[in-house]
Amino acid sequence: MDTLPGKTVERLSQYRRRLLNLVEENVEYIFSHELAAILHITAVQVRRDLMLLGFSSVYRKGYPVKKLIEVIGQRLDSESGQNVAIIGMGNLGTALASYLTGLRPKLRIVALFDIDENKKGLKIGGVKCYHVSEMGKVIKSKKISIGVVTVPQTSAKKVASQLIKSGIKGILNFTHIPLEVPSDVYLEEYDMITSLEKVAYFVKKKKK
Amino acid sequence: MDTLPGKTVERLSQYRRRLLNLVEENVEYIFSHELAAILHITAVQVRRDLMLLGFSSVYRKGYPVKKLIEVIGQRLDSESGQNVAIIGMGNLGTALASYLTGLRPKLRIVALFDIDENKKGLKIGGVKCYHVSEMGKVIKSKKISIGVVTVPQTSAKKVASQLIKSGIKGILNFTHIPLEVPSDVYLEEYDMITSLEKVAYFVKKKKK
DNA sequence: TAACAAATGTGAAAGAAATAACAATAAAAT
DNA sequence: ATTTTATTGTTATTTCTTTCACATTTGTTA
Ligand SMILES: NC(=O)c1ccc[n+]([C@@H]2O[C@H](COP(=O)([O-])OP(=O)(O)OC[C@H]3O[C@@H](n4cnc5c(N)ncnc54)[C@H](O)[C@@H]3O)[C@@H](O)[C@H]2O)c1
Ligand SMILES: NC(=O)c1ccc[n+]([C@@H]2O[C@H](COP(=O)([O-])OP(=O)(O)OC[C@H]3O[C@@H](n4cnc5c(N)ncnc54)[C@H](O)[C@@H]3O)[C@@H](O)[C@H]2O)c1
Repeated sequence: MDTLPGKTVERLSQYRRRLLNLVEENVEYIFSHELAAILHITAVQVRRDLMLLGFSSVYRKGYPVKKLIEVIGQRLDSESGQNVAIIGMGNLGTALASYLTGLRPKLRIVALFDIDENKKGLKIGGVKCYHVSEMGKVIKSKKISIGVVTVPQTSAKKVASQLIKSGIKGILNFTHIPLEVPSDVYLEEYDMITSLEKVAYFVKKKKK
Repeated sequence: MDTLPGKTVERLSQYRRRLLNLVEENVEYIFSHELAAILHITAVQVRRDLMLLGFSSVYRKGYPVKKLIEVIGQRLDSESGQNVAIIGMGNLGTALASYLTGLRPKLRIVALFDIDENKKGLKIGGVKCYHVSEMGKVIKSKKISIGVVTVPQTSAKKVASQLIKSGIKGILNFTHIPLEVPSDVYLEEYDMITSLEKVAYFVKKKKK
């Protein structure tokens, strides 16, 4: 089974998120142009992405919502699910922990870490916070494959190398220190100030 | 002066962030390949972006760091700066407020909003929190052009339409409700679960 | 039953972004 | 003074992504 383009993966994630809402509203079928309108993209784009999944519509009814969610899941999720840790329980880490916990059944937040002894034992959304010194041990015993980094800049590199040493295979980095990872680790860097500056730039441009 | 490609804008933001760190470390010049290595992109990519700025290096010394920061600023920032509001002072909004305040001199966080009466008057990083009912008034009097939306999903649409009615020209949306905006408003949607799912997908793929 | 309609799936075309290739430049080495 | 070297700026090429265009499908209408 072929690897999907990164852009398609992003959109599939967004389709699913939106489709889950539609299920709640008892919507059973959706047309490509309806889904497109919701996401501000074109209907062709939607159809092409679904084509890559090999997923077909029911004639004149549209795409069956529940089935589509299932198929997206088969493609994006790993069958047995993946375990995730968040490192750095400050403002952002705490917000993320409570947001992500339970959001996707196949992406389980199973451990939190902090260097602050006072945060040891803390529970957020039922998930326990460990001291960083226990990282290697906990990551192995809980089979954690993904780490979310929300520590201060100064600790980012150290934490990343600890994660890699512990055998993690994917890192989502929220600090603005670019990290170095070996080629068998997938790294995604996200910086909020970049999003904000992008908005600022295009607002400035629109004015003219 | 031409509008830069969105991707270039994103990278310029990242170059600047990194260059600011280098200034602290007293680095005066940087080669395209050095900057590229830091950001995990190619040197050609860097040179091409800087070419679009019409910025040149000093022969065999590289690009002068301070000057480059300045030129990126001239292109990305608006001269007089832009004012930003954050709406929804929950976990994420609070984290963002403290993170963004003071981070970029030309992007001033000047107001926070919440519906909760208890949060009225609260100050984060010296910035005051107002009740949402004052939104129209405050946005106009403080000349706010950008809004960051971190309210619960259920309020996202309402808040967005309030912002638009108040005359805001750019929205950065952190909720996972897709918003509708008129064509003179620039919208950027960012969803953390999409980043995480992308990591998860490529981790799964790498295993094979 | 024939014409029409609504929507899909997809090959081909266009557009955007990244990479390669290389001439130009001037410092450093011989 | 000549050759070598490092690095740039830019054109050309390639690759990736989106959009166009349209034949196809089957329900609906006349
Ligand atoms: N707050 C935001 O909205 C925001 C947005 C974008 C990026 N960031 C970045 O995310 C990071 C965290 O931001 P924050 O506002 O949550 O900061 P914070 O200071 O509130 O939290 C950092 C936490 O990390 C812990 N920590 C420090 N060193 C550690 C280590 N070696 N191992 C484990 N834990 C450690 C600290 O005890 C603290 O709890 C920063 O790098 C920041 O630049 C934050
Ligand atoms: N926490 C995260 O890390 C995270 C990550 C991604 C996305 N999000 C999204 O961001 C949003 C906020 O998340 P959170 O965890 O901070 O939630 P939260 O519940 O902690 O905070 C929401 C805040 O918005 C306020 N609010 C409610 N209605 C409002 C209105 N009409 N006008 C102004 N303020 C209003 C509430 O009083 C509260 O303070 C949610 O939509 C969530 O899905 C959160």
